[in-house]
Amino acid sequence: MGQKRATLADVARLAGLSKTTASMVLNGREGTRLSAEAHQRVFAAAEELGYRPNVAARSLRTRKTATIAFVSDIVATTRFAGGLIRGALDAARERDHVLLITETQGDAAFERYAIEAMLDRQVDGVIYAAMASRRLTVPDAILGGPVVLLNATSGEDLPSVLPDDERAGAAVTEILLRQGHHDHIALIGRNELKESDPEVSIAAGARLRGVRSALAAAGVGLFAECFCVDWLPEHGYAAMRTLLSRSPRPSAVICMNDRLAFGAYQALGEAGLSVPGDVSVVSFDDDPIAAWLRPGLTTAALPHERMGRRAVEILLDGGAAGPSLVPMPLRRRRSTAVPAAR
Amino acid sequence: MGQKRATLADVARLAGLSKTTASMVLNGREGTRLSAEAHQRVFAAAEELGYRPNVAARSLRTRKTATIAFVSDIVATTRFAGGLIRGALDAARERDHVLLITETQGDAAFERYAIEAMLDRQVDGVIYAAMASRRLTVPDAILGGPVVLLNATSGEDLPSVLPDDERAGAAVTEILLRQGHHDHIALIGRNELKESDPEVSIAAGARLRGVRSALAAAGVGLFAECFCVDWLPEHGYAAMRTLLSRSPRPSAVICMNDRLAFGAYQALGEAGLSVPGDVSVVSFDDDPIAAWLRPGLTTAALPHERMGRRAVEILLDGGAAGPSLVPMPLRRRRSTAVPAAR
DNA sequence: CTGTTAGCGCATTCAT
DNA sequence: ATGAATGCGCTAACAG
Repeated sequence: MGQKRATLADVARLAGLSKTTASMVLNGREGTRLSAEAHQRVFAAAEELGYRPNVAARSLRTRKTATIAFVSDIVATTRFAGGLIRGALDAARERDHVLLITETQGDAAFERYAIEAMLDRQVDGVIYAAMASRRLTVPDAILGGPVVLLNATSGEDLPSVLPDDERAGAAVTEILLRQGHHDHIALIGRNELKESDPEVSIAAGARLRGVRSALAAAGVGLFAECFCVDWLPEHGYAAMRTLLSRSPRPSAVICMNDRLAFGAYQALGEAGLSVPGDVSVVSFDDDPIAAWLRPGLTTAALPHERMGRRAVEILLDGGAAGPSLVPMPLRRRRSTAVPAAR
Repeated sequence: MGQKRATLADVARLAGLSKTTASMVLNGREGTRLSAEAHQRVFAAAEELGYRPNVAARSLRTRKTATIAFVSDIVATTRFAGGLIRGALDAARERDHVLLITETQGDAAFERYAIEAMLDRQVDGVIYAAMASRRLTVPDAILGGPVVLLNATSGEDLPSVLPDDERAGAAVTEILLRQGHHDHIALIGRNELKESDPEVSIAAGARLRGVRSALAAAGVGLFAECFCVDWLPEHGYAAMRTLLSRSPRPSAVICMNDRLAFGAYQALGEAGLSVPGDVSVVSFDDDPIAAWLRPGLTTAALPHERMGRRAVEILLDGGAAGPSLVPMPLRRRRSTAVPAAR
């Protein structure tokens, strides 16, 4: 692309100075003071020629590329985790860096290939991201340089950024408690596998702990718990139906994510029950659908954008090893109310 | 990253040959025949050292970087257009290329900055993508090299990739027609602005044309048309309610996208009407929500992944100027049925 | 058929 | 305070 770009030599020649001088001026080297006139001349020449340094040449010399690799299992194409990329993109731009994005699709061969491709391009660091927050094993190849884990942790003590699911679990539960719900709060989305295996999910366990601790603090327990093989609308639908088939019915339900909540809404609607009149619903994620539901769903938002930002901040500006928790803001909509008189 | 990598010189030395020979062997140059033994030695040495070429050095020389810029207004972070990136990523990988992704967020200053950052990195070409298919003006800066427009067209005669919305419009309508719907088919989502200004949308006009032509071929017209200021669930909801407030009600409705259809489902549900028993619904996009609805929504899918692939194919393998239409596959679910007896 | 030589554009010693 | 020379790792003329 870009046919004939001016080189540093061109600028120096036009300014009537040496390449060294031009280079120093343009890079604003501190150590040595150049005459004010030299500055003028160099800048003027650079301006006139529309000079832009050749990054390849520079990095050959400096071994820095102002490029960071963003490798993920599948996050890049996932509908609501695009926020991770946007946040990273923003923070990178603010620091004059650029993102090389790849997806491994969970395939080990792809991953190896992707990582080598990044390394060949001398990236300054890598952000290793997972779609669903979980623990993963980091390929040795990238341990040679700066790495930060995004939406994931690992056995090694690497810096990582994660949403604060546990606190969100408590927060969401407290909303219900404060509105007067007590011993008729049900939970949809228990899942042994997700809760016990950090390589599958770390959100599930954390959310559950948060919910339980808030409940315990209020001196109550869960009224009912529905297990779901996965967190999709159909599972929320089925869970809500079983909940409704029993009596008494819960006054409120906490869904482990918004898709489950969507399914719950569907079951409630079919049963002729209203949210929040008959049952209150709260959830996690702030999937776009949460705002589209009628009434809007109160949920704890996954702070994707902030997380993406944070990852590059830690990578570039430095940061402590270990996990860094990003708070999940509450999106309060109209899906909760005081329990109906019974 | 990657501390000390072996260089070509190292490989040559270990093989006891010259750098030239090593380079030629490794690059499989055709012109000149190297001895089979030289091959062996070079490969063995490269293998032993774990040699990988330094891309920066190579591109300094060849002016190729095996990197393509993916610049979009906002697509990168948009929930269901991630498919565009995934497709591009896949096709790029197959060709040993890598993607430098940026987002301009519709801001001219960001855009200029982003494009310069890409050009500084000597990208081999750029894919210029829009979130919603529309016509846009391409910055001069990137016209110096290969460009392909993704989900967009421009005044210049550049290669571009677009979904075939018009054919989808006809296809979706024909489903209804074939099931026996005739003069009671309503349309939700008319929008003068989207239809008339290609810089806002090209999908709206195309879909509408498709619907009308299919209807005309069957000798019927639209039973009703609802205008919507935007294509969000709330607008679909409102439109459906007005449709329902009149008598007779439509036997089927075509929604301009899935979010509108979602709103229509909500209104239908509240009115105690069933899909497809009372009214059939078809739509466009295949938003994830289409599969989550009960019953699943029949819709014409935006072929994001194929489009992303196509864009890099055209960019790298060459392709004709002008628009290239990608078919929108029908996702047949359970939202249509023969019209109820009336 | 193989090796020598010369840059690509830049940052950086080391002289001046 | 400025400039000439060197080399980052690689490929491509050009000799041998």
